[in-house]
Amino acid sequence: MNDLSKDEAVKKSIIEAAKRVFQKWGLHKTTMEDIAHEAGKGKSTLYYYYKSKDEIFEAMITDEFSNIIIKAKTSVSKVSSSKEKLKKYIATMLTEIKKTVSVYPLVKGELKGNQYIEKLRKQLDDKEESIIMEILKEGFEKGEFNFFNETQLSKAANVIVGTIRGLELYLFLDIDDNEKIDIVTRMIAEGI
Amino acid sequence: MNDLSKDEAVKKSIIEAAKRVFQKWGLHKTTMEDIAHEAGKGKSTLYYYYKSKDEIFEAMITDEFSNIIIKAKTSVSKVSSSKEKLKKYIATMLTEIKKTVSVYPLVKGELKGNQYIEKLRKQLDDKEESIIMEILKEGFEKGEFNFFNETQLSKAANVIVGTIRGLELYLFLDIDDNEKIDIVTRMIAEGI
DNA sequence: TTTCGACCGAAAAACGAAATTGGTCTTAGT
DNA sequence: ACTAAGACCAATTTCGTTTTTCGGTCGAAA
Repeated sequence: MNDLSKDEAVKKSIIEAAKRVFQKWGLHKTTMEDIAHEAGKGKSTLYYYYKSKDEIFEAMITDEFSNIIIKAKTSVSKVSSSKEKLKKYIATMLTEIKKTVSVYPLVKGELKGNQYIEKLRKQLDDKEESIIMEILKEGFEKGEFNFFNETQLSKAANVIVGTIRGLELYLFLDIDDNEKIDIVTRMIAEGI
Repeated sequence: MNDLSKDEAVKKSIIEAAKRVFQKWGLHKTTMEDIAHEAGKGKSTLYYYYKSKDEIFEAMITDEFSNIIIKAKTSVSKVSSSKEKLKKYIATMLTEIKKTVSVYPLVKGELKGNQYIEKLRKQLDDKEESIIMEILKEGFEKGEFNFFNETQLSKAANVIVGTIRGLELYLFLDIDDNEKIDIVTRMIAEGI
């Protein structure tokens, strides 16, 4: 194990520790010392690896999000038509995001009105939009989605992200969502 | 003008005054005396007509919402197919809600975590759901929406409300939404 | 290179006092 | 009888101040 990978391993262990304490205490109530203690390090050691608490938080959000994206891409790769890909993508994102967010109940309520969190959110939105964009573009070229002209594709992707974000919020309220998720995906892909 | 209608006229004038001050000061910063003064009445007179500040707030939200619903129903009535009705409904709601909410910038940020506001919101959601339900049912019976069985209709209506709520939040962020609204409605009604 | 304890200043919590404010009640004019 | 208003109360909020906490830095040591 060379220095670089060891460095990466420590960073990883820190964000894994951070995940555990953020799950328990939320963003504001966890201190750097909480994270340090959970990671078995001194507080200032954290600053050797990350330059701020925000950076740690961002790293752990990004990590969770990446895991979800990986799942989505996996399930997307299992189907062939673009329409099916889109449906799989949306269904996976809705279920997985809900699952992940439910593990951070306190954090969920702390994401409003924060400057850099807005930026982070926008970043994730953009990532998601580009993935959807890929699917749409492919389907458009194959003639599967026959009524967008090419310039509308990116707006359509944007709208789909908005729909997913909205449903995330809304679906968190109730329980019997499996059938609803099915309805959502069918609706978006094939219309009412 | 008999007593009953005069009573209604005063109540109306009170909520019109309430609208103006809520627009300027938001929910928490406007006092009952602000409303009373704006309405040209004494504070306790308000309590003769409404039994609490919450009730006034609720009345004015309901009033604004009703106005939006009226506009939506009007534009829905101008088209004949159920698919077109659904598109008109969604487009009108999205544009009108955005327009109305933008007049109450402070109130917008004050609606979180409040017990009775959640109830009120749910009430409006239900109202909206029932309108969509009507459209869906009619279209289903006419065979326009061919792939829901009847029991799924209410879930579909619920999902559509969720989509609208989500897009309300999301679309408030940007400006060039006319084309996006078009994309949304086409997507929901006819699929990608 | 990596870790840590000691330290700093800014931000936030704690807290008690004072001012507001939602709501009631009695009174008065019509 | 009906409508309106001012005085009043209790509860919440606000405010000014003190105290504590916490994110972040630094120098030393392993």
